[in-house]
Amino acid sequence: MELLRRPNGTEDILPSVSRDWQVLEGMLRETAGSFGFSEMRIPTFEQTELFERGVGETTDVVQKEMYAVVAGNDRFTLRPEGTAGTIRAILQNGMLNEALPLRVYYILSCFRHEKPQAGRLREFHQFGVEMIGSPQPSADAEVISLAGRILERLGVKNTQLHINSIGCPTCRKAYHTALKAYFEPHRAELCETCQERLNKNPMRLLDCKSPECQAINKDAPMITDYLCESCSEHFEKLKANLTMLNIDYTVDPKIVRGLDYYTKTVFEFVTTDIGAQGTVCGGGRYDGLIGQLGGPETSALGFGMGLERLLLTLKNQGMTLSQPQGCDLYLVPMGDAAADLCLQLTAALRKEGISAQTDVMGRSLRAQMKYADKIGARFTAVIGDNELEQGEAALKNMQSGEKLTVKLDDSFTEHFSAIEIADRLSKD
RNA sequence: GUGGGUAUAGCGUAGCUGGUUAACGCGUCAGUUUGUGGCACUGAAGACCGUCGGUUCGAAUCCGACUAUCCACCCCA
Repeated sequence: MELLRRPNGTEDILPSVSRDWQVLEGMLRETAGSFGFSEMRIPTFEQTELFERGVGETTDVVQKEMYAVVAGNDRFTLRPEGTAGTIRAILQNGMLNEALPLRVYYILSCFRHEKPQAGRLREFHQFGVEMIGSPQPSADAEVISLAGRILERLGVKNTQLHINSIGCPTCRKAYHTALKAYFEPHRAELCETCQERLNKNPMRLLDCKSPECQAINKDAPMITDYLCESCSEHFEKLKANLTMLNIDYTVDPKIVRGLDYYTKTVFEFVTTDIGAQGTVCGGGRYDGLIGQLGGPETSALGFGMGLERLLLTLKNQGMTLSQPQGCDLYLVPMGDAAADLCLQLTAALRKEGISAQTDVMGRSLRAQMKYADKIGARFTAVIGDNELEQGEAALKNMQSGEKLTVKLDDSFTEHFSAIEIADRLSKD
């Protein structure tokens, strides 16, 4: 029988790393909570049209990276990102009638049919945040500061915050015209994709990494010079707020998000420690999206964080989030009667929150001791005929080798607890 | 979608100027005399050498295709 393989671009999260995920997720929840955000959970798939309208029909994500789900005559799509579905759920459940601003977060998996590489998977996990209802720059500052706080708490090093404003539809129109006017004379010198972009979305030209295009980009007009009064004020105020909050940033006129819904503020946290896909967090304001999805015109913004990228960054920086599972006490039975008692004792220990194990392999004493050592048991106790007769057993501290005698009666758990706590304290 | 690299036991590797039972380290399991782990020693299990086809008397070793994987472009988290 041939073994079936996991689909390309997906990952199995094995016990050796699942604890990192648990710690990471716990920390995300806690930090988001401290900023007043509550969790939302939405379906893994949505009507395809939601993404076409929300993310934008001309985007790469929608045009060539979506996983279609066909069931009977219905057409759905596995979510390629979290914002569209979250906004849909907010509208469908009338949540805009709740106290504004709405602050929600989610931890979910996203699906994009791209070619996998370092930091890029076909199923990846995202922590995302949406803050709905405020057009104020202070809202932008709050959201960015949440992202920054998370990175800080995780101990991620070498990340940089890049911000930009891509304006509202009004100022963007003027900017497009200016860009076209600038690039048109250079058309022949541009790379092929950029010649395309010049027609469709000139802002994308700024992103290009090909040396020829970058040389031309250098002197291209900057969006920041074309922002309308209100967008420009918004951006200035945001920068002032960030400075006030001691959040370092660099204005990077070249950030252009690839999702259509962004307006005004866009930002990303970038690292150089994980290869080419260095964006660990990306987000921005999307004042037009809710209207586009059929809701009332409402200001909003948010960000997404790639959890695999976060974990990869930490790993490459030599950081660890979690310790292995471990075991407080391993009971070594010798003989059937002892085995029964050990089974009962482990059950009793666990009720008190102690992680306990005993033999389920029928192994020899020596083999059991080796096993206890391998799983990192902090204490062991051999229980055989002698112990059963005397009604007490020697508790061995695996690190120091020290032994203590404990009675094998109802007080066992209690006594072990005391010894275990004492041991823990002596190490601090 | 486009380029380039790689593909040998669970993991990490050697072998790759073609020639009998594919090697090593780690890990796993058992044991080193009868009741105590870490070290050391002994032994065992575990690989149709990614798949298919070609060249050849003969291929892990040469060639091709496919698949997977990695890196980069693109795009994004």
